[in-house]
Amino acid sequence: MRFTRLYAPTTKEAPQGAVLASHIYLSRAGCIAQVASGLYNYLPLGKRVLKKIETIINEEMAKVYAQEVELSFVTPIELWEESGRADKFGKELLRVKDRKDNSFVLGPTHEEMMVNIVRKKVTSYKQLPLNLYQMKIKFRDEARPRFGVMRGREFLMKDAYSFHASEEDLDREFNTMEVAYKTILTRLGLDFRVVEADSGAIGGSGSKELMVIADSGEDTLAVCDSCEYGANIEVYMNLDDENDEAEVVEYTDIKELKGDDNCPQCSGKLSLTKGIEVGHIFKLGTTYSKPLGCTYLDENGKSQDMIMGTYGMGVSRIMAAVIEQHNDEKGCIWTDATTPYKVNILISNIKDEAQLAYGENLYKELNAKGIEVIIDDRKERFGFKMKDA
RNA sequence: CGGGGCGUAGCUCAGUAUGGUUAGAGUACCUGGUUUGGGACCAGGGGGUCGAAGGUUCGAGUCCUUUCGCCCCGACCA
Repeated sequence: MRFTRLYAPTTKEAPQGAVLASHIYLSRAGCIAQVASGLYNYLPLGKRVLKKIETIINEEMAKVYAQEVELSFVTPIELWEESGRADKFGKELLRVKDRKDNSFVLGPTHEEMMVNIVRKKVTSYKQLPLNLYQMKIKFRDEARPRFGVMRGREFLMKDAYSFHASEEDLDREFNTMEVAYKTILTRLGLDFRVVEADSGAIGGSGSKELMVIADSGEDTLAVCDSCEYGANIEVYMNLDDENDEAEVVEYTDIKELKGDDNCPQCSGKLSLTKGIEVGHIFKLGTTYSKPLGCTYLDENGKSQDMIMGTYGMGVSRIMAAVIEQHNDEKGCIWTDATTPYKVNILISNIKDEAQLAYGENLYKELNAKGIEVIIDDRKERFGFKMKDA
């Protein structure tokens, strides 16, 4: 690519009301542009970053036999009524009607849809386990979208769903996915923790969150200094029976925890940190398979509800998390795995023919080697470091 | 959804208290020139339904009413 052909509208000034580094710098670097509250366009540089993240996720998913599918974005509301979530989700679920007045929803998550494509088709224990996922825009009509793409109404999420014939097999898959997710975040160059989490509204028996460590994170984590243990503070407080229920998530309590609490796994010291939730994995059990009638025949020819797991990873949120963790006063510092281009050839003085020729030559060579390169061939002064700064 | 703030040039914002010629700055953009290792300088230029609708007035960016949008704090969600 060459800068003279690149569309990356950079600015010196931050957008109105932006507070987070990722929001400010992604906007200023011309990666994203706001459309409406909680809605963003991804411009060429931002799109390249998203693709990089997607590629790494796809590679790691392939290794664990998860298969990518693409489900329709507009889904019949009937499925949501079947599972009972049409009411539960409430106003976050954006409802639309077609010309024939049929009701649909814009998918905020796809348990129902995924179960729907498996039920009636997968009928035997011999066809299990199965893990299907998709990389797709989700829409949640958040009451208060904020922080740029960190918490938008529309966001890109990779969501996987697994189907099993036993709890043991779900446990195995859950662990496999946890490892895969850790590998993904490591490859992306992120500092993160896996923490015990609340299963919340999605339901199920166990869940873990993948948290990128950043001061701007919305979640507070209790993490062990010596082992890998970590827990979302909400969960941690519930585990700790000794605490008086009346004063649960008070800040004073959190301070108390700082000094004297020990890790429940290795008795090391616990400390508090902030995290950005970029992934959440659940053991669902039969929460969705039962109401939606997703069954199989076991070895004895008996009908059983499938045991399910679900594994979400926020692609667009990861992009923001990278910047939250890696930035300086000049702007975005991409990690090796996420940078839109590996090499930026900056021709200092475009009128100096020797420089220009050298740069162009280098550009050709790197391109031939398949290295992602961009050349700054604009007739400008030195301030085009903007893009990286 | 409760509380607060803001909508004026592509962008960031003055101007509104106390209504009064032609609505401003910076930046960005176009032209010419000087520059060429850290968002240059000089000169000229284009660019506005002052968020929208209604009202008061001789006269509204400014006052009144309604409405839409965006942002922040909280609740909610994950």
